[in-house]
Amino acid sequence: MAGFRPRLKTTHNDMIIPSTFPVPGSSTGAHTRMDANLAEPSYEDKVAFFDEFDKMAALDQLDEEDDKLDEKERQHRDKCRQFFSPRTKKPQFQPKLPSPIKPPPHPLQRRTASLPASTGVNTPEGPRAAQFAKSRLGVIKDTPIAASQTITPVLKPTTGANTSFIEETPIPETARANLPATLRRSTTMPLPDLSPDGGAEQSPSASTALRKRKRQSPASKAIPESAQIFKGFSFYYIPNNDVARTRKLRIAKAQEYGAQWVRELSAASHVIVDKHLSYGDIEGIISANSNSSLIVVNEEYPIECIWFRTLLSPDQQRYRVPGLPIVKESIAVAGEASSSESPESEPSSLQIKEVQKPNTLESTQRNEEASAQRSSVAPEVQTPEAQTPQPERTSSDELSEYIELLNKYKDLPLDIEEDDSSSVKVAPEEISDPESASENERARKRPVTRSTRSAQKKTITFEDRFACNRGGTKVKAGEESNPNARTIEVLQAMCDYYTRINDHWRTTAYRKAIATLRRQITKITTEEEAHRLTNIGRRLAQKIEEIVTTNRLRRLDQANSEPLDKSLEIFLKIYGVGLSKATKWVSQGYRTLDDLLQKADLTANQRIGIERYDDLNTRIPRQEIILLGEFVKREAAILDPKIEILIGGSYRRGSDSSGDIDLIVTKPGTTSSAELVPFLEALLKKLYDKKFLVATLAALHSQSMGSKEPGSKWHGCCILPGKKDALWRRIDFLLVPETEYGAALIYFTGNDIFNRSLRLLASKKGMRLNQRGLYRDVLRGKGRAKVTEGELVEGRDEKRIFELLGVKWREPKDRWC
DNA sequence: TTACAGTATTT
DNA sequence: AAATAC
DNA sequence: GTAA
Repeated sequence: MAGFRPRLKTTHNDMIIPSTFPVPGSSTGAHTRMDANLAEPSYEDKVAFFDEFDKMAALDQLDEEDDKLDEKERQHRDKCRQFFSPRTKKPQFQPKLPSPIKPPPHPLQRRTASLPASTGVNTPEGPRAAQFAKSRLGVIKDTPIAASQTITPVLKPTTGANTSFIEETPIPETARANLPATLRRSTTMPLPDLSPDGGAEQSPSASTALRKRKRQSPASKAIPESAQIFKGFSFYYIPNNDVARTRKLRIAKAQEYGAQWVRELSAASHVIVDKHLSYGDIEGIISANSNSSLIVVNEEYPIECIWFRTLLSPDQQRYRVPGLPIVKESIAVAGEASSSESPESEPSSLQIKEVQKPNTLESTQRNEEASAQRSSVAPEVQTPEAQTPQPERTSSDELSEYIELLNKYKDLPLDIEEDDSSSVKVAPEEISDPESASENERARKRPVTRSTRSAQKKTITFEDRFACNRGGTKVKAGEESNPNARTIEVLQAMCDYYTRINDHWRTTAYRKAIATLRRQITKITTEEEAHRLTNIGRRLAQKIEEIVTTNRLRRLDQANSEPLDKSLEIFLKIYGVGLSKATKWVSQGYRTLDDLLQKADLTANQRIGIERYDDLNTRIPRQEIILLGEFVKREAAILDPKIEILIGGSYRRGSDSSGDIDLIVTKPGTTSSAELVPFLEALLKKLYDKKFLVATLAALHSQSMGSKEPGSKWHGCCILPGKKDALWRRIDFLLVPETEYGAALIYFTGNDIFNRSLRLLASKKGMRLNQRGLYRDVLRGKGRAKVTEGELVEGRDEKRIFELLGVKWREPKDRWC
């Protein structure tokens, strides 16, 4: 996977490197940093951590811990370390570099603008160039270098992964690649400095260095209020005393971070169980307490929370007390999943990526054969006992497992002793979607996948690459919150951010990822687990893991604190204003809508968009959509009773509110939209007279002039007549002849991702889908550029189109992707 | 490195 | 032809 | 952003 790494350009293709700052990509700088971080920091850091108390106690404990420090824990630690890289440690050369070209590109332009930074705002570029610039610039988006560096970035291909150092680490990927695999992560970043000495002290180390550290008085500075991560919590320890030295230490430390040490279990919010105890040992103590919200964790939990200065998720496997019954939703869901196997329970979807099958188009027949197989396979898959015993999984091939571990620790089955939910979760969809062509593949592959190892390469069938083949329902109202609710929430925030920023592709990528996450039955906790899901790649998987283990996402914090251009954000929401115009205005110094009204030259539509800015950016309640729709239908029926009007858009998908109201106008017997034009004109006139319509944004006019057809769509604004202060609403009419009704329905029902995936699928199958119909034998040239119109195969019947595409029928309400 | 849907309307 | 919208 |  080749990638591009941004470089700062000078004439000889070297970088401009301020001597005082280490620069990613600079071999010297990078290696220097790396060397400092290379040493496994565990001892040093742990000692730093305990230093204020008792060095020897710490050492003792460390020795003790060292024995049981298996690779798994090491991973976790590295993981967390990565998440908590102090951003301040990043090289800050940004302000130092002179910018020969100004103004610097707007942050948004860096991502999506069609105008490369150096070309200036008004230089139009071809779409290709724009795309080109965009994808490159997108890569360097958040880099300080890129931000201020308006020097034309020279993008040099490298063999490493392409972007990660920008976002995640100061160490260039290329440099990291040279490290032993097991160390790569740990080099990512130094630990947060917890010791009073601060970060300067915390770097290199050997156990010798550590033993030299001077003892410090415990009377260290108080932990600032903000760092009191345990504030409001009360810990009950088992055993609940501080006779043991290390436990005393831990208790004291927890107290320092705001925890209260309670002697009564009933008063506790957390139970911290000594690591030598299992649930059986403490059962008597705990079960006496009826407090169900009690959090039971092992002694590692508080330590690591402090370590990373945040509240980690207590329900992680590594904090679990051995033998503790799992009383979380995950198990409940899993159980429910394995029992509810209604063969057609709807949103069926596959979540496991599978090997691509080149052509599954006419695979419908293979269903029977596959289902036979499936029946023999599925039960095995679903039997919890089948895969629970982990020793078996590993014992068979322990050596290679271990070797692999050394080379690629990610492959270690982290959740090995986890409950079986992870294996069960795939089953329900398998049974639930017997008709899907891709089902066959799944049934076949799974056993193989399963028997080998958890770390399978991500695979997916041809069919399954298309969202239209998967489920997707509106966020089920009142539905028990998804196990991944928090993850989804955070990712949605990221998605919103990219929407604000007008980063089309990232926005849709996030939407897709969220959709697949939403379909998961179990909680996705590890990067590997996440990565196996469709539309979740390496970077999102990492983010997911970060969210799960730290309950937040640094990238989001960063995004939200970014001084994003408020003005641009505002302008982009004006009807008729896109990135191009908004950027231009901002660069001209306009900052508010008033500025625009007074100084900018606006098109008619833009003026409406500004004057009714708030109205048009307010969502329309479903109830009002109904009222508006009824009003139109009534008038239409008067004009021509044979006319049929249907409300499409998100309304048809069952949304509680919509951004606009979409009306599909048709009439039996019509074969072209032109036949409906006279009617619509009459209707519009009447609606204007009735004070229903208040503005026209796009009429059914010139379809690029000179052409024949009058056009088929009308955009405008309407209000609910009679009502005072009624908000202006966006309303669209689409004229559809009966012969194209099905295709139009698909088009106007959406959602957009569903439509696009449908169209993409069509095009891959040599067909073409648009609002008029499904065409076949479309010749396509370079890329997939259309050469031939193709022959219309179906337009009238929505379901037929699904069939012809080989897509299982979905009700409109299930078209949220 | 490229594609990521395909079209209608305005400017 | 580009920008914008759906 | 992901996937090919």
